[in-house]
Amino acid sequence: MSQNLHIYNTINRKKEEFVALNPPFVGIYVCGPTVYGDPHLGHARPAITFDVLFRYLVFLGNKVRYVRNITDVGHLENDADEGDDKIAKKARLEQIEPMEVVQYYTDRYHTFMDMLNVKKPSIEPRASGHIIEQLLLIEEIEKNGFAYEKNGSVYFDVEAYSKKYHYGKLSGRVLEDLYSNTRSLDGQSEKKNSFDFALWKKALPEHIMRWPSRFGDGFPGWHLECSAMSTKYLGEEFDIHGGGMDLLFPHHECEIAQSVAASGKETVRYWMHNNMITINGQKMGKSLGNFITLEELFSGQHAVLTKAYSPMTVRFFILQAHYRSTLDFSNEALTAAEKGFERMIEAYNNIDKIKTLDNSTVNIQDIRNKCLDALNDDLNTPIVIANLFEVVKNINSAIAGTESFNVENIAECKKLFDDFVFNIMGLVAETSSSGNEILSNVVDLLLNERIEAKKRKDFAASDRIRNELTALGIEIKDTKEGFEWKLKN
RNA sequence: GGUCUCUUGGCCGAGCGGCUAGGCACCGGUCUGCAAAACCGUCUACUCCGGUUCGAAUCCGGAAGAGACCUCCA
Repeated sequence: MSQNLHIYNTINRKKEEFVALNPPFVGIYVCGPTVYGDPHLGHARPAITFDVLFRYLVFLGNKVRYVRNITDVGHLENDADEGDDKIAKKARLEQIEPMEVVQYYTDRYHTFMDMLNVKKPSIEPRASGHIIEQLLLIEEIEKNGFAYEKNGSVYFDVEAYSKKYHYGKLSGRVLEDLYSNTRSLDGQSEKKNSFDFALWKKALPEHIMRWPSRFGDGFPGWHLECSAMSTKYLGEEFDIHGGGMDLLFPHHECEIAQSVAASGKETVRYWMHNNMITINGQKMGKSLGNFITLEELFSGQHAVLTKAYSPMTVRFFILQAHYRSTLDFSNEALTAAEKGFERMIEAYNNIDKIKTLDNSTVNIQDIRNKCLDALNDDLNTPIVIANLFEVVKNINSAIAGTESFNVENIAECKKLFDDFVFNIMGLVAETSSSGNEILSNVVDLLLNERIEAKKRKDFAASDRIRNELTALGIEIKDTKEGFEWKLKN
């Protein structure tokens, strides 16, 4: 069943028509967060990108099962498979149970994803809840001769694997290069080759996160969970696997190797990777310490922020760039997004103010088709937004009397916004609440006084009312009928 | 060092060989008592050097700069 959706498949480096394996069912797996720190802007990008994909596939009439995991064990400090588990480290630092760390940051993640209006995935599996599945996967890999045990740890044998399969097909890595490039790392490893990766790590006495296995007490390697859980919930072959570009290598490359080593099958049909958010041209990342948490962003509490930005401003900002482009953070860019989004919502709220005519000078259907084309072209949300601004202009012009809408246009317009802005792109009209009823009445009273003052030509009085209300954060708009106002957030 | 990617107007960002998005800012006009909002208009960019082509921001080659991955990161 063709739906004309084309997506860029990282594994072939080109756009391909999306054809579901078992239509109308679509399976998506996306790498979720490792819950050892507060969610930051970088987490928002894949969450929103794949949320839009999820929403759009549903919009197209598919039955989508969207799996996004929580990594709560096994993610080591560095991928030489040495060092500490990130969560265990945090737990020791704060003198709490690892699962308390996991619970806290999982809740935080959910809170902020809700604020960004990111839909909950169909299934949100945790690595620690799938230890058995991971151990079974190790059995398979070992049985097929692609793993070896050393001192209670089990490693994936990349060399053995690459004799039969192509290791590096996703990332374009060449094994020979890996030999020369990684050999310089410390030689005390248990691994045959430095590019081998852990499937299971022996737990040292001080490790608090540990599970029994026939190799002894230990914990699973980082890449294993995604292979185990995606297979469990989506099958040995499924449609789309997504994640950040930084996970391409080694994480996703290892996932492919593990799955192929275990089942002999290519599990994933379409690989999708979102690009990074940069700040001052540099990747915003945990390790660089230049990240801005979502809490800081929404509250404005960060040295580089000149003000707070609302969740929808952030969502709109992210959607204004294509997901495969880097997106540079700056106050100017955020402010521009904020104003643009406000204007768009304002237009939507004003649709009913249009006085319909018999004739029509606008073509909403044409714009609708352009929006669909844009989404079908690898989820090109910036083009969708550009087209929607055409409609914004149409609406404002119609109110100003320079364009004409007929009755159908009004309905088309509302449908367009409902489908694309709210439903597919998941934006929400943040109603800058007009406070309570008393406030509302008081402001109306003052503004009516102002109209009286204007009638008396007492402009000093009318300007004073306007200026003081403005100073209090109330935005006043004079209209032919009288006035409009709203609280400025 | 290896692999890969990017370089667009004041800023952010589309673009995938001709029709030269969009947002924000700026400037002029309309509206207004004056503003704000809105509308109309102006501003017209593609890092550099070669090449292909009737025609290139878009394709090819080279240079410069930036970034990502090769270590945890979305």
